[in-house]
Amino acid sequence: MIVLNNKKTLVIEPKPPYNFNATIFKPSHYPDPLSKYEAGKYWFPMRFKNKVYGIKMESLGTINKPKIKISISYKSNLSKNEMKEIIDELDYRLEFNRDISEFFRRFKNDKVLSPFIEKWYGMHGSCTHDLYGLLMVGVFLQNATVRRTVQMTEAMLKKYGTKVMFDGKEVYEFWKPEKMIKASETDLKALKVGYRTKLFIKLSETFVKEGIDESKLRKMPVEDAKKELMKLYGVGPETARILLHEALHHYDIFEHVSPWQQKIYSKLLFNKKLVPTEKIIEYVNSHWGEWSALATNYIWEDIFWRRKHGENIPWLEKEIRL
DNA sequence: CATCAGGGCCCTG
DNA sequence: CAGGGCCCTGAT
Repeated sequence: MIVLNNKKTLVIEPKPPYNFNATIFKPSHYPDPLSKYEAGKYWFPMRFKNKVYGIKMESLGTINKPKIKISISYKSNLSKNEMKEIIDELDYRLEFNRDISEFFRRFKNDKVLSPFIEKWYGMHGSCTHDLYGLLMVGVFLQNATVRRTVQMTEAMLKKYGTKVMFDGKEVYEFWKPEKMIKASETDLKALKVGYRTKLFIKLSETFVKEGIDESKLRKMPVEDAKKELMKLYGVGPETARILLHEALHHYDIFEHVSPWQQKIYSKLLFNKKLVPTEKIIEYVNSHWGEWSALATNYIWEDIFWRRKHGENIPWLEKEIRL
């Protein structure tokens, strides 16, 4: 367990429009102990350059005049340079300065998208984890229902993760891959992660021994990055999609739809029970081109938001089996 | 009770 | 390219 008692704060002004709540909190995500969210506030741990920090973000502004107070909790010392690097990293992970105005310009009158854009104006993609962390999430999601994913995530974090306490909150950060390499298979299996045991260990070995360079992956064209990710053992089209969209922030790729997503997109886009995935992919790409992933994110998160806020959507409930 | 598919992926034939 | 196996769970 790590307790972080020191704190430095600064205020940043993201490029407008920046919708803090919609960017930070994605209702479609499964509940996890990796962060805490309240309207306008967000806490999460960040392992960065071999140290763990506690990040608190508070929205002080509006969508068109965004302003965020960032507090960095740390253990013993935090240099000016370190602080700058952390802010730069957050800038990438949360898209403080990414210009997505073209998306709004192009689609504000789009027949399908316009209501979603109106409702969620200024929403970006975001991911507080690094590539390795999100990869672990991706593995938890494989071949499992939500309840099982939640259970595996909690069990693994409790045993191998780092509990981080700061600002009166308690959250978990993922283990270092170095630690996972040394984990015993018997111990892992006891956490009921099944075949994923092998994946956790193999993937961690790859990260440590081959030194997967996240910064390099961030700069690659999307298809190249995809090719690299698919080389990872246990990473197929769906896990690669998650990493490309969320950790690497690619809006310009939409070429895989898993079976449960297929049912949901069929309903949302065609109001039909089951449309072939090729049709869905073709539809999305031809309408929204290089903004496909952001466009579908607006539609996707909206329905989950409505569900979370008490709207009864029977056909959706059927697909989100807990 | 047994069987089976799942918010996939790998390997084999 | 199709199909079986992997782990566990809840649905049938």
